[in-house]
Amino acid sequence: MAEDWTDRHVARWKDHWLDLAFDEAVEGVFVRVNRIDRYLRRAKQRAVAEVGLTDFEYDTLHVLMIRDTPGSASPTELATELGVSGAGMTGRLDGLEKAGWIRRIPAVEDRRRVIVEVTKAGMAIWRQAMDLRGRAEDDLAEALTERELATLNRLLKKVTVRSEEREG
Amino acid sequence: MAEDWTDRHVARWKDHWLDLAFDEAVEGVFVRVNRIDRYLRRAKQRAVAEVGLTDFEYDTLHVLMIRDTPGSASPTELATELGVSGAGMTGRLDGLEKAGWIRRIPAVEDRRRVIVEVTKAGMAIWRQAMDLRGRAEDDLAEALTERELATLNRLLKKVTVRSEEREG
DNA sequence: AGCGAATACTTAGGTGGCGAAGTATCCTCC
DNA sequence: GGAGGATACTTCGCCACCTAAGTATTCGCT
Repeated sequence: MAEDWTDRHVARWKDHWLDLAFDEAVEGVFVRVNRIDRYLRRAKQRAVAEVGLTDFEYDTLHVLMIRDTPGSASPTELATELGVSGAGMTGRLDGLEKAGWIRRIPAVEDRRRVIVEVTKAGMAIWRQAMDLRGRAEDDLAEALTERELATLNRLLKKVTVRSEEREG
Repeated sequence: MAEDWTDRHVARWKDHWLDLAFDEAVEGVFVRVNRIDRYLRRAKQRAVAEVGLTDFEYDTLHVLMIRDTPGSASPTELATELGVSGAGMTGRLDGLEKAGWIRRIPAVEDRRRVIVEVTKAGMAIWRQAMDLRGRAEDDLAEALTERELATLNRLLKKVTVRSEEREG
């Protein structure tokens, strides 16, 4: 197979930094993981922009939709899952609410709480973006046979399992 | 093997969004790629913080060091490789220069240009961070046998090759 | 019952980053 | 050789996000 960016990266590394110990295969795997993630991030950004959402608006709608209780959550839950601060979440929700994609409902049983709920419009635009985004992923996946895809999935899972052990 | 975050994610998906067509294997692969990248990003952040660098300071030093001409580049080249704007680059370099990790040298043959050069201190702290960071990667890679690692690398490359075709 | 700690969210102040405009320098072509 | 455009970097105004402090409410303990 022709070389990819990662091959060139690893070759350069070997030339210039002989003294820094490193395993080519390990470096190759993780650099490629990073390149794939980066590519998909950009593809997502394009897809999402096409339907008229910013990256972070889509992300917020997305975690709101893929929960056990789809379309409904507290700001704190969303913030945790998105890896943003509570303050950041307030800002995002302000924007989403103003755009009409979510609404804030005061919780009756605990008046400190707020329930974030997606609106019909929010759900519709999220679905549009999802669809476009899925196409980019499917397109990439076509580089592999079904069998290869299954193997890749199995090996990646061994790695994620370990990473989740490390995180506790 | 026990289930990981991705298994739970895919299961939830199937329960709640039956109507949105999606391929489990494809979704599994790309969600795991994202989870691994996310884990390593955080591991890097911890490693880098330990030696006293912020994330973006390290990133900047890093691309500066792994070039064909290690330790020397123009701001524009760095900005392109880091995916930040020219303006953002100016800001980063201001900080790095103030901290004493790089210096700006006016280019003599073309006085519009500036040459960014790493200092001894900058190189030293980058190496420290590199070392710590490599350990997190090696630790993850130990989840796989050497043979599995090679297979994983081969399959990932098929995907990166396609992604690079798409980018032109 | 009531006081202090904990919880849920919002506001305030500061930082990195972006796009666009600005400044300086170099290249092209008549 | 001089005008117009391209190039390289910086400055400016704005935005999303962070940490820390603030407000409101509920829980826990005596």
